[in-house]
Amino acid sequence: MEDGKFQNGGGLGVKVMTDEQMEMLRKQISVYATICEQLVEMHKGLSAHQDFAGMRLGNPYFCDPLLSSSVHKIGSRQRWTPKPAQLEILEQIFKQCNATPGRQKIKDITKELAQHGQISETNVYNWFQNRRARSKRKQSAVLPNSGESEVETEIESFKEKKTKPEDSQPDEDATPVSDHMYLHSPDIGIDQLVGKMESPGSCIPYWQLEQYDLFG
Amino acid sequence: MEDGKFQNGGGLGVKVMTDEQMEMLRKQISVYATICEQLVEMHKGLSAHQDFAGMRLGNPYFCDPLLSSSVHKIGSRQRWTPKPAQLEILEQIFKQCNATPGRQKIKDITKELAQHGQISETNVYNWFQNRRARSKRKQSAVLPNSGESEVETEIESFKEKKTKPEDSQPDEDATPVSDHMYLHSPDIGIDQLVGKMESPGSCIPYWQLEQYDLFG
DNA sequence: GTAATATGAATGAAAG
DNA sequence: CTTTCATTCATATTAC
Repeated sequence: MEDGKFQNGGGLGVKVMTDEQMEMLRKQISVYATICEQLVEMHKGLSAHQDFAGMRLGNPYFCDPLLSSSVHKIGSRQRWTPKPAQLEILEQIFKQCNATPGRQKIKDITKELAQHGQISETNVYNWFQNRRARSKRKQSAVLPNSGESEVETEIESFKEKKTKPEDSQPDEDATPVSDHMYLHSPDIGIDQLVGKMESPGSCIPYWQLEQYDLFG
Repeated sequence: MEDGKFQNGGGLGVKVMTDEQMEMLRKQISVYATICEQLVEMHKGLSAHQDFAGMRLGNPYFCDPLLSSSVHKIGSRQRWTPKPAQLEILEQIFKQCNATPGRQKIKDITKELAQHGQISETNVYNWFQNRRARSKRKQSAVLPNSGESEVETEIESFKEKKTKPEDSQPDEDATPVSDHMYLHSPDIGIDQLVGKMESPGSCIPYWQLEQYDLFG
């Protein structure tokens, strides 16, 4: 086998996995990562009320003082919040050009904003997307011909831009939506979390897994 | 355990990993598994004194996990949402050939997925388009807010106040981590656990992980 | 501490 | 295929 992308450690024995198994592993890790984050959150909520000095964890290794330095890379996954300085720049750019900046422009902006705090291109991208979408919505909420118009008009304008015959039909059949149970569960209990270990649902997006050095 | 678990699935695309990389993956999962168990234990210990099945009890969705995230008016769905079963199949197909399937292939896939819920060929097509585009992007550092590498040297001693009032977000550079938790726990705190994610130590032996269906 | 709001992020669909 | 839009989800913040 060649060591094209997977650097071979000297041509020694290797394991071969199917893509399926590969995906399985990735998913598994994603599940754990997600569960861990949620558990951490739950724990924070609880420990805010009482301190568990006497917890018996039964694992002596966990007392390792080296790990004491709190590294909040995974556990504190909270959403990005633009700094005032960053926001100002963003607003300024937005004002100049109402359109979402191109890919290269995003990079530049990110680079600039990075001087004022942690930020990623995705953050910038999302910000412009949201900013634009919301400013548009707010505008259309004020301008439209105030309310009471003919009901007939409504019927006419009902989703008619499509030209393709086959399309998403809003009719979601009469099937009970029980299958949706794990799509973006808002808040769940320990039991649900543990259950997730066997039935992964909505987890950390696959493209974000690299942060864990999955295949480093 | 049987070695058959690493059977090659019919000679289809396979990934090749070195033993080193394999070990890395195992270790990674071990870390998560261990942390999860520890966290669950901690949580149980805490919630034993405090009936607290979940956080934010006020959340209306929490009442019934089955209805979570699908709280919409009966006919309000306007865009297709893949069922977990469908997603699994799609992901599986995607990893086999991360190129957009041909016209006929789309038909077949659609037919298969239709057994799990309403779906159209357009849905399938779009899904692959998006999946591919977004996996390609996979930009860097999607997860902001890491350690405070940003010392925020630029104190807002100058007029940097936003033009928008709601942006008066409190400056966080002075507040490392909330001190209202893990005051003096002799054993371990969340921070140590989280730190483990990056510096794995002693974890659950990987051969004991099968209970989670590690390799399907 | 519960409800309302603002906003970052995720994602199906459509446009280019 | 790539980029953009629209909608929705989830959470941080604020008001009551």
